[in-house]
Amino acid sequence: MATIYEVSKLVGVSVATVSRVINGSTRVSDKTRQKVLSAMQALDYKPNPIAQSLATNRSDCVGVLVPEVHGPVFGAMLSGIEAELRDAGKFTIFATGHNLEAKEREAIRFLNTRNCDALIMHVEALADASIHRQAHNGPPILIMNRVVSGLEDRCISLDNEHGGYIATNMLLEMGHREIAYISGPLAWGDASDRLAGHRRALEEHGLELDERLVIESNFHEVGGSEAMEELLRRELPFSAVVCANDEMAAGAMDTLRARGTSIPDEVSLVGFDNAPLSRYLYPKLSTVNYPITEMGRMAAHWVLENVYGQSGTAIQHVFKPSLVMRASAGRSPN
Amino acid sequence: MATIYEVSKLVGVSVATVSRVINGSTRVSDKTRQKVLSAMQALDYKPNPIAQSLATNRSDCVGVLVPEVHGPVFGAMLSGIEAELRDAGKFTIFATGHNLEAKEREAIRFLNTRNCDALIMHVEALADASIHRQAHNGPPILIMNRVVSGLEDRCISLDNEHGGYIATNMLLEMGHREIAYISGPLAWGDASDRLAGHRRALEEHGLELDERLVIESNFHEVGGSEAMEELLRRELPFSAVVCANDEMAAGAMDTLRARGTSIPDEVSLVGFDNAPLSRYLYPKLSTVNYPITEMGRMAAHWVLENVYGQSGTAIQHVFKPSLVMRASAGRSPN
DNA sequence: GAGTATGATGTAACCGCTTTCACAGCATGG
DNA sequence: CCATGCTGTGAAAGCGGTTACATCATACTC
Repeated sequence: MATIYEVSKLVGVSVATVSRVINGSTRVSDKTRQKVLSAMQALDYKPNPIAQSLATNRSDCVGVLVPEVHGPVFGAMLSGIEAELRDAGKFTIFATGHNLEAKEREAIRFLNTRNCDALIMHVEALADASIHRQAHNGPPILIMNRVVSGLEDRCISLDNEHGGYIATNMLLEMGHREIAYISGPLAWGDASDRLAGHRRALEEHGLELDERLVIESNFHEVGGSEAMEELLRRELPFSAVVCANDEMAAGAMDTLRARGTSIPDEVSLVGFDNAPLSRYLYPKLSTVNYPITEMGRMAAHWVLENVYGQSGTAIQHVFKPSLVMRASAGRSPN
Repeated sequence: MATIYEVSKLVGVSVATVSRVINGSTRVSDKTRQKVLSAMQALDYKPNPIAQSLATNRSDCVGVLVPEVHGPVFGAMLSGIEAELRDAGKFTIFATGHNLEAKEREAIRFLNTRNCDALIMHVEALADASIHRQAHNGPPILIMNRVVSGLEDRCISLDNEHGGYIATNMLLEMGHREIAYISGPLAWGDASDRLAGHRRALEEHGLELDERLVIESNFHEVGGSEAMEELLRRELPFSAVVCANDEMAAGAMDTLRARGTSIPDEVSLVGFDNAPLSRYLYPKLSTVNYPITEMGRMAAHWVLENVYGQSGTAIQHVFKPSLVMRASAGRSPN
């Protein structure tokens, strides 16, 4: 690989001048610039990014910390992030935290050693205090799907309350009155916000939330199945069920089908996330769209703007989910 | 951040000695080593990886090129790669090629500028010649899901022929004789290999492949739907359908259900990949397992062994798929 | 025409680490 | 007792860039 020295020798200028051409920062006479550029071309010269990093203390790398790489949500998020950063010539390095505090902490340390210029992180286990610490000591960070107080301008999140609201509201407008709810772990902000939206929708329709129709589960398919079984065991009437994510809805659907319950004729079902699986279920699942790819893109934009100084679009910190109507929800049979 | 100089000053030795301690390569007296180590601890010193890279001409980064980041197959593959590399303290940088030659080429260039120590790539559009060129000029490469002649020891792939074979064989053993086949684009090696396996299974049972029962499609859900429609239009009898991937099987299932055909009572359906969606379909899809996460891990192992000189497990270049029996396939009704 | 601002370029230090080479000190063998 | 061979360590030259500062023409001002 050619170095900057060979270029400078070929042209007969100093390396400083070549560097100036590369970076386009200071003025260089047009004639010199042209000569340098063609020499660079002739030698197929590419600046060594490692050396540049060392000299500038920037790495052009953005670290991304997600719970998992695969899966509909994180995969889509990574996809959005990578696309944007790549367009801007930045590198995406990722690490997984598995929603475990120790792992998340270790992953951050790992990414820090790489001198990332910024960190985009989706962490669940890490406490706010740790995030604050990281925000003040390390490189700039952007937090996904979580609002950390005091760092609101560093967060990009979904309006989960609104999502919960529109799901239930839709069912109410279809005539349902007895609506069960299968929730995620209420210790997590997204789960409790979604439930809050559900409650608000009910209240706006003059109904009160019946705690007995709410089951706290774990966002997993099996959890959804079990939650539905528990619900049936309680022998309370309901004509619709809102599930706090699509996976639990899939589990709930399985259980209902095993009982021979017809969806949506006897029970309507609504999910949350609009994960790919929601289209594969039968009947296809009505759900709340989670624009995670766009949110990933937005995170990348934030970094490009705030770390690399590229002017861009305005940053949207809170995204509104929207309803996706499919076959699993219909009018109330009553 | 503390530098190696501060450590050396604190201990009263030269930076060379500190470096020796860091790298553990040359002998250092125990006493000195201990002093250096505790000084490093006291200063919370971490070697700057960028500087190390510049000096050693290694980046500790492995580039991964995939068509897409999300999706069941690539997400799972990335997951396996990241887990292994991370354990070894290596960084994973990824880029997407979207199966377009120009994009793949550009992504490789992009990763090359980062001085990756190795490239793991899953490319479809790039011609063998280009891959050979890259293999000889750039950093070591490992090719996923494709066998490039002359570079077999650099490839990790699935025995697609075997996969096609076991799928059809299972149906034959269940008494099916008229088996339709919805294929992926036959220009792609994996698609044609799967079909070849299908053909071999038939032949081993004394049957000949009926070309009219084979439809070439595109590996997508809609394609599967349309292929099934075309198949039905041909009005040939068949009691089972093998689809070359799960997505097409999902589409085919939709079409059959729309016609009121019962699965598996009237028609058995088998997919390929064992993607998550296969479990969400109704009835749950019997399919051929594609151990993509393990293959990703293996790719990482190859890199660790051949590039970083870590001794490890033996490298398995060809993986055997296996059958996953679920509800969508049953005995022939005849 | 002297003084001065301005633009283009060169010089050299520096980023933080690795590694070759030299050398001192000490044990060993004849 | 001297030649020899190890061991442990230091000095210094890179790795390939960036950039503060110096320098030198040149153009402009009065």
